[in-house]
Amino acid sequence: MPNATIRDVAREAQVSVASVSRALNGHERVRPELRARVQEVAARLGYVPHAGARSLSLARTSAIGVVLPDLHGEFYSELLRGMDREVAARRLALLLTVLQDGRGLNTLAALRGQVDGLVVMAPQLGAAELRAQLPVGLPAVFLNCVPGLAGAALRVDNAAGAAAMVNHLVAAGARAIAHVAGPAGNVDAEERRAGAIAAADRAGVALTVIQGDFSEASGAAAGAQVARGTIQADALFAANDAMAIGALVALKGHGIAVPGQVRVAGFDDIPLARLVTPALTTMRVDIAALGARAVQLLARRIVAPAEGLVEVGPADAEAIVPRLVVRDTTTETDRETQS
Amino acid sequence: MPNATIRDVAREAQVSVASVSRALNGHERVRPELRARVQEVAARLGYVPHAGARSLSLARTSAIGVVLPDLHGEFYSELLRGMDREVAARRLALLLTVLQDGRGLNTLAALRGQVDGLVVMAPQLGAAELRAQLPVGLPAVFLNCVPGLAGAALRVDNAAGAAAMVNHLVAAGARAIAHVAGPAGNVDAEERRAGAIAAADRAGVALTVIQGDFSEASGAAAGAQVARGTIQADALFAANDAMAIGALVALKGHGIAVPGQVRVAGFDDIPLARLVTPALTTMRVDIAALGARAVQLLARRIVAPAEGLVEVGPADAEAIVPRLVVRDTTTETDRETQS
DNA sequence: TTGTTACGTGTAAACGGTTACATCGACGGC
DNA sequence: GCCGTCGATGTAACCGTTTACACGTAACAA
Repeated sequence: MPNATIRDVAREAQVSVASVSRALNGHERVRPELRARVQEVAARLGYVPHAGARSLSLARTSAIGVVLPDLHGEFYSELLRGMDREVAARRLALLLTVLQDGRGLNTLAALRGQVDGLVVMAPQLGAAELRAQLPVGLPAVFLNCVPGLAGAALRVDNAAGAAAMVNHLVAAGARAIAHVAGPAGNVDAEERRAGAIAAADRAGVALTVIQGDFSEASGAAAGAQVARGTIQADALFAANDAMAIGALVALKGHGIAVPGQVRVAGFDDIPLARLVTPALTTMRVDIAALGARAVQLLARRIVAPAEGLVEVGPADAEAIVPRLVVRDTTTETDRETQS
Repeated sequence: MPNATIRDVAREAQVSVASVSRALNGHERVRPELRARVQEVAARLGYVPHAGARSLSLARTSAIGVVLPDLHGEFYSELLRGMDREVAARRLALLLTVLQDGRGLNTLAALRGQVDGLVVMAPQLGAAELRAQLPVGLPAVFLNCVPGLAGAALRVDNAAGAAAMVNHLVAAGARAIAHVAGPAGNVDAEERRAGAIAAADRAGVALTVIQGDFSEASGAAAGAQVARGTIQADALFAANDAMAIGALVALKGHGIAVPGQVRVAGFDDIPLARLVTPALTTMRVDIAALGARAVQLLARRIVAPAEGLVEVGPADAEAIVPRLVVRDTTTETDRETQS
């Protein structure tokens, strides 16, 4: 007793399969009465078109693939949330693929025929590796990947964000900044580091880079170094919030006043940032908007696959600029828990 | 220049399409030499089987649908992470669908033919609504849904968890517990409330229920009531961590010592729980394991669709038991920030 | 030699849709 | 009354796989 097919509906409604297809897909040349009858029968039999068969005829799958690095934290929730918002409006589905380590080499290629396009986020992959894995001829939007790939690029303007934060710290009185960087080879991490260094140079303040890996633990280690004076700094700017929070806890644990003795800042504005004590100053990235925009761009590329429009060119390399969110770890006001 | 098809490979390798199919799918009756030639040609042409066509022939899609309520926070990241772990090992894909408000009524039905099975999480939906929307004949695993649906049920053992927490509070010296409940109609909330009440009865301690809605604000309101003495209690057990943290902040704001005067406990062990001061005692739910287990169960149901095995019966209604995580809000030791 | 068996390969029929084209009737202009 | 047109519907080909079945060949036993 498998599912009803279009032929079952046709037989039951005493029409041809072509008419059923036309009636259900809203074609014009269909007598209203016949359309109504077909719809009634389809509903009665619980008929739902077979997605595979449809994609075979139409050469469209109505699904877009999302390729993400190993999933952690709210970042991905937010991204998926934003993507889902756009996807639902377009009656598309999201096919999720996590790309990690060994597996995934042919995983990506296997998506061909299963999706109409790809949103790829792979900050840890180089252009060559990525190009090698990607199915050719599939529209793609790249989130925070190395530049120069064939497809639309959408990125967070990490350098500008880091610079804005350095400027804020300087304005708040910092003269020696410790920057806790993310893992080497990660594009986001590199850009934030470069942006911070450049801004510190321009502002004429010292900046020391401490190597981290985006984990809270590595942030704590960096915080400990600053607390013990191994590294001299009156401000600690971490490349993401997780490390900033790790550092914050470590500093407090060592009895350092924040922001009194050391100002602390992060990047991303994860929900947790506003809840720690003192609340963390950070750069907010509207992650949901990033995801939504990626889907918009991809959808545009799918409807106009080989479009040569000039207008598409510039729009294809957008950057989302993060916004500075000032909280208590960098400002003297609103203090309550200092000893 | 569309993608190469099996016929292209067959022509190029000078064999029939059947042989190509057999060679690539690892059938036995294929001469090794021919298999090698086919593989070489397939690789050269960049041939990847069309997923739609395959699903049409095989009546299998190699994808499973995940239906989730509106995405927020790390909970969903963790769930997806756990699911992905299992899914990748089985070479399946995850098709994500967010079920919210109006839309989704036919969204679910449309999944038929697009996935081999469904993992459904819909704590806000009743059995009738859910049954109405679900495609019939599709294997499904329900996460924390109302009981009595046709399919495997996997739940968090909320009642046992709440009971464990009540017992812990009593062991820590509590004699009058205030339970801040979650929103009415939410299955998790109801079960936690019932479990707490039953355990308090057994232990012979008083338990007052305060209505909350899982929000930090409602927790704060409850905390204020306890602080002002409107409700007499020496322990406050919230149905989730967000409310517990709200209560914690409110209690501290009213100058109540935690855990000195009032012990505080939550549920879920969100990452924030360990970072607030004092660190929150809570019940940890291994969410990734929940997701992974759901996929395992579903995979089993897919390979054995109409299996009548007795063994499947009991395994079909599993519960994941949360684990007690004792931190500083319920134990006198390790205190440092009390006035 | 001939019949049987086993094995490798090809042929063609599904799977469930969409749609170009053919068909058929009604209608209006001449 | 005939023909051209147009609109509604049916027929059948096609999308790319898998696989039951047929077929040819070679090895082997009788």
